[in-house]
Formats: sequence, structure tokens, C-alpha cells
Amino acid sequence: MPTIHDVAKKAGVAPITVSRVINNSGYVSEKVRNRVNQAVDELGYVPNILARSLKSKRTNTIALVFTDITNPFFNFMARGVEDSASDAGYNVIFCNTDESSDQESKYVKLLLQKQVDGILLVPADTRSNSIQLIQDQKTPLVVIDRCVSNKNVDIVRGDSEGGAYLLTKHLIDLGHRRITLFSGPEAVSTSQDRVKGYKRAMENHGLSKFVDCYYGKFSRQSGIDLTKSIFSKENSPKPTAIFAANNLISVGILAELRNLGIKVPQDVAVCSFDGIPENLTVIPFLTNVAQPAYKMGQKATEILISRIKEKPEPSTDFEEIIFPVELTIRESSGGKIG
Amino acid sequence: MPTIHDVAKKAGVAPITVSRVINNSGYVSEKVRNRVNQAVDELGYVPNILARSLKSKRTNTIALVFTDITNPFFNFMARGVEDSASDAGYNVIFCNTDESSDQESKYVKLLLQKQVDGILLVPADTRSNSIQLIQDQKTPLVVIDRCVSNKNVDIVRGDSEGGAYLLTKHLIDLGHRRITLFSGPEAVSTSQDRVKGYKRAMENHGLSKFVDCYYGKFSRQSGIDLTKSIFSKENSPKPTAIFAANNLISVGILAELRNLGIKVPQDVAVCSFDGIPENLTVIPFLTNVAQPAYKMGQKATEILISRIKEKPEPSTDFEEIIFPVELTIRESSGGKIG
DNA sequence: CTGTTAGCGCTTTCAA
DNA sequence: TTGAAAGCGCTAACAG
Repeated sequence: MPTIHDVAKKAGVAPITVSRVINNSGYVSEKVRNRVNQAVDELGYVPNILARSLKSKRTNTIALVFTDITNPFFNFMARGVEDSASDAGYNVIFCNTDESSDQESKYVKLLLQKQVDGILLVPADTRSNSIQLIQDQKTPLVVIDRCVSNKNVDIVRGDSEGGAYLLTKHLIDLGHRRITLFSGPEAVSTSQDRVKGYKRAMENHGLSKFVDCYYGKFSRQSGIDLTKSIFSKENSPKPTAIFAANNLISVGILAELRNLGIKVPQDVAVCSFDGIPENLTVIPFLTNVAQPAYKMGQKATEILISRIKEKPEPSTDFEEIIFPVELTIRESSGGKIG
Repeated sequence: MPTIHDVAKKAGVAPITVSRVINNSGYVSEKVRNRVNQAVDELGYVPNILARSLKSKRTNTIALVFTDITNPFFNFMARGVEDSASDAGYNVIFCNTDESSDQESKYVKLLLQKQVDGILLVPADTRSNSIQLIQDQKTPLVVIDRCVSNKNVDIVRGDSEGGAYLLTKHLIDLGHRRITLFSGPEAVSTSQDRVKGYKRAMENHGLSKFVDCYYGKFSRQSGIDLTKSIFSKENSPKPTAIFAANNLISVGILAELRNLGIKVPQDVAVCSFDGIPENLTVIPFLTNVAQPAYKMGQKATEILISRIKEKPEPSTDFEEIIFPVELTIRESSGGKIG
């Protein structure tokens, strides 16, 4: 492949002149410019940005390290990230960790070696050591979706606690007492926060003794398993409402309840943190509080890129942006029959 | 940030020796190795892979240029790509084109400049000029999901024609005559192939005069719009079955039919090319033929990486791998009440 | 307006 | 087993 030297030779100029033409920087006469452009076309020259990056220490590439692109919430978040990054001239490397800290740190190490300009991280663990790795390299970092013990990071997340409170209160207002929560992995802050919000709502309404919650996974299967186990217990009172800590869990719950012949919302009310993507729903049915996943991705990327730009003088005051959630009441909770 | 020189100085060796330790290449005595490793740790040295890439001409990064990560089909395909790439030590840059050739070629140009080792492309257009750009750079390329006019490329795709035939025949076997097809964008090969399969099935069964198909978009909204327009036509016979050329279209159809008070499958049968992801379905309802999206992503990535590895001697015989589709009959077509 | 020099951080010769 | 020199392709900094 031709290099800047080949173009220079062909156009009868110095490489730096070609560089100036390509980058539209500095002064180049019309005449020379044309000659260079012609040489570029004839040779089919494509600049090697790697070489530029080696000098400039900028790759214009960022990375999104998260759990799973297949999860609708992260899926839309990822799209927000890519759109925002692309607008600003950055490419995005996607990395799926499946909630594994090992995977996460493997990815992070490689990304740092690749000199990505910044990293968006959904940490698998509250005390993710990846954060330290990234900060040691002075690589800009924005944590998305979750809290971490290290407070010296920018964070963009949804209001898990508040959302869980809202949803639980909605069920309580409908007259439910025995409300069971199926949460996600115990090590994940969103799981914990949703439990907190749920408990707070129960306690505030004198329902402490009905608190009943379980950690599991953020998956459909987890919803199925937990539902099975709850409804197969002999001699124990059954919940009249179930609160799923994410959308995949709620799908599992609904599927398994149907399987067991238990009617929603007549026999059990169901509601969920985060809903089913609109472009995949025929009949909106699920009462839920939803986080603006796409916007969260956008916002996090904007912050990251601004950090990248101010890099020589890194700021020391970090932002924690908490997006409000939105409650949508539908048939599944029996709150409104639509 | 420390460089290989800093480490070398600290360990009292030459940079090349450090390089050998890091890459586990060549001979280094235990003693020196330990000294180097210690220096690496103390300095928190992270190798700059960019510099390596500049010499080796390998970035270990590939790109996936496709329409939209938000579409479930591509979503799962993307996961297959990332898993496969990651296993082989590659990172993946994701680019969403939204079916725009302009976007596509912008991305491709940038990616080539970034020296990605290979590109996976879902071309927005049958005669994508991006393909030429990529091949001019001798960058390995695998086209996914779609056919292109240029035959000198590796292609991994599903059997759109065969699948459409199968689904149409299923409807015909159930006794339908007035079967309408809502397809995707006319410029996209999968839209065309699904139309072809549909027409072939209709013609083979003496139903040429009932052929009735429309191009639109691969979106939920397109399904809604087409349904509205079909059912609002005065004095024209209504279809007894609708075939959606993808899952998003089918969701729009089902939503709009419900809106219009038209019952599925009693009043109209509905079926679809590609289904709704299992982890998001409560009640499996939609009769569909599905492509193995995840596996297609994996396979395409494997081929791409093998091309990358054989790069100095590029092969000249190209593969076209056509994945078979799987028909699942469910309630929406009335073929089986489940 | 254009060119020379030097160097980004690493690794492939080739030599010791 | 270790190192010196040269260069990957590009671009600041400084001359002219």
C-alpha cells in the first residue's frame, strides 16, 4: 500500500506537504494542492491513522465494556453510545463481560494497551479493580448504570432506588401486602438499590413483616426458577404481587405463571423495572418503571468525550448523573385495565 | 506514562530485552526476566500496542458495519461476532448505518484508515461501493446477511428465498389464497429474495393472480402503515393471510390488526421471517422461519479471521455460505393452536 | 508557502 | 543470551 512518501514523490513535494493537504492544515498553494490530490487519487492512497495516533496520542476510539448487548436495556444504551460517539468522530469497541470480573479485566487491559481514548464501563462488581487499572493509565472513564465503592469517577445511572420505591408503592396503593421482589445478582449495585427501594417502601407503609426478596440473575431463566420455587412451597402464603428487578426476569415470571395456570393480574400482579422495547411489543401489558437507556448512553459518552478533550488538565470533581425513571401503569399490575 | 525505554533503564537492560520478556519471545535468562518483570510492575508499565501495530501491520481489531444493533436479528448476530472475535484475540468496532450507503462509506473509509484487520459488512445497498474501497486496500472482507452484485467476496447469509417459499407454502397448505407480503426496502437483497420465494410459491400453486406484495422498511412502523393502508382500501378484497418479511414488521402488523379489531388467526393469519427473541417472549405465538443469527455471526467472523491469517497469499476462491432456516408453526398462522 | 529534521514506542534484522 | 541500529508512517517544530 502506498505511503505518504509515495504520494510525495509522485507529486514532487515533501511528505509534510502531503500531510498538510490531507489534513487541511497550514498553507498550501492551490497548484500544489491539486497536484497532491491527484497523486492521492491515482495511487489510491489511504492515510495510516495508526502512525498519526502514535504521535498525537489520540486514537479517536473509545470502548464500551458492559455485560451483554443482547439485554434490551444495554442494547439501547449501546446505540446511544455509538450514535453519540460517531457524531463526535469516535469509533466504539464493544466488549461483553457477562458479569464476569475476569473477563472485564482482560478486556480492560487489552483496551488500555490499544490506547483507547476513553472507556465506558458497566462494572461487573461493586469493587471492580478494572477502575484502578484504567485510572492508573490516566485514561478517561465513565461508569454507567451502576455505583462503585470508588467515588472518584464520573457515573451515569438510573434511579434504581427511587424507581423501586415508586413501583412498590404503586402495588401497595393497589392494596397489596404480600409483595415479593425477584432481584438480580447480589454483587451488582442496581440489584441492591432496587432491594433498598422496595424495602423502604414496605417499611414506610408498615409492611416490614411482609418483606420477601430474592437475589438471582438478570435473566429470563432466573424469573422462571424463582417463580417455580415460590409457588411450589407448601404451606407458605403466596404473594399477591411480584416485582421483577429487570425486564428479562419479568418475562420469565409471566411465562412461568402462565405455565402454572396462574392469571395476571387476577391471581398475581406483576410489575417490572425496565420494560420490553416498544418495537417488539404487540400489546403493551407490563407495568414498569423504565430508565432512558438510550439517553443514558448518549450522556455518558458526552461526558467521556469532554473528559478526553480536557485530558491534559484532568478535572478532579466528578459528576454523578442520576436519570429519573418513568412509571407506566398497565394491565399486568391490575392498576388499570387497558 | 512509562515506555519500554524507561523499563529498560530501570532494569539495566536494552529495550529489546524488555520486549522479549513482554512477548515471551527469544531467549532471556531467568535472572534478567525477573528484573524486567519487577521494573514493569514498579513502573506500572503498559505496552503501547499501537507502536507494535505500526510495525507488524496487525491491529487485532475488526469491524462490524451493519444497519442497527437495536434490531434483534442483528443484535444476536453481533453477539456471535463479538464472542468469536474475542476468543481469537480480536476486538470489534461496531458501526450502525441505518441502511444509509453514505453512512456506510464514511465508516468504511475511517476504518480502513485505522487499519482494522478485517471488516464484516451488511451492505446497505446491493451495489455497495464500500466493497470496492475495502478490496482496494486488500483488507479482508466478509459480507453478512445479504447478496451483492460483486461476486468476489465471501458471503454468509440465511436462505431468504427458501425460507419465504416455505412460509408461503405453509399458508397455502392451510388453504389461504389471498396472501399478502409486506417486504423491506427494495434495494436490499433479503427483501428481494423474500419476495422471490413468495412469488415462486404462489406461482407453483397456481396463485399468480393473487400475488400481492409491498416494499417498505424493516420496521414496526412500516408494518403498521402497510396494514392500515391495506385494510382501509374500499372495495378491494382483503387478504386472509399476511406474511411479514421480518420480525419488526410482524410486530407492527399484529399491533395494528389488534387496533383495528381484526383477530389473528381467526380473521387473518400472520407469519414472519425471523421471530421475536426467546428471552423476551412470554407466550410463543408467531409462526415464523428463523435464521440462526448468532451462528451466522460466529461463522462470518471465523471466515474473516482465517482470511486475515492467510493474508499474504489471499485466496481467490470465495465462499458463499447459506444457512438454512427453521420453520416454527404457532398460533398466529392458525396452523396449530398452542 | 514549502521543506528538513527528528521522533512517537516498538520490534526486526544482524552482530556480539 | 543480549544489544545496536534502523525503520514502521506520520507530523510537530523549526527553517528557509
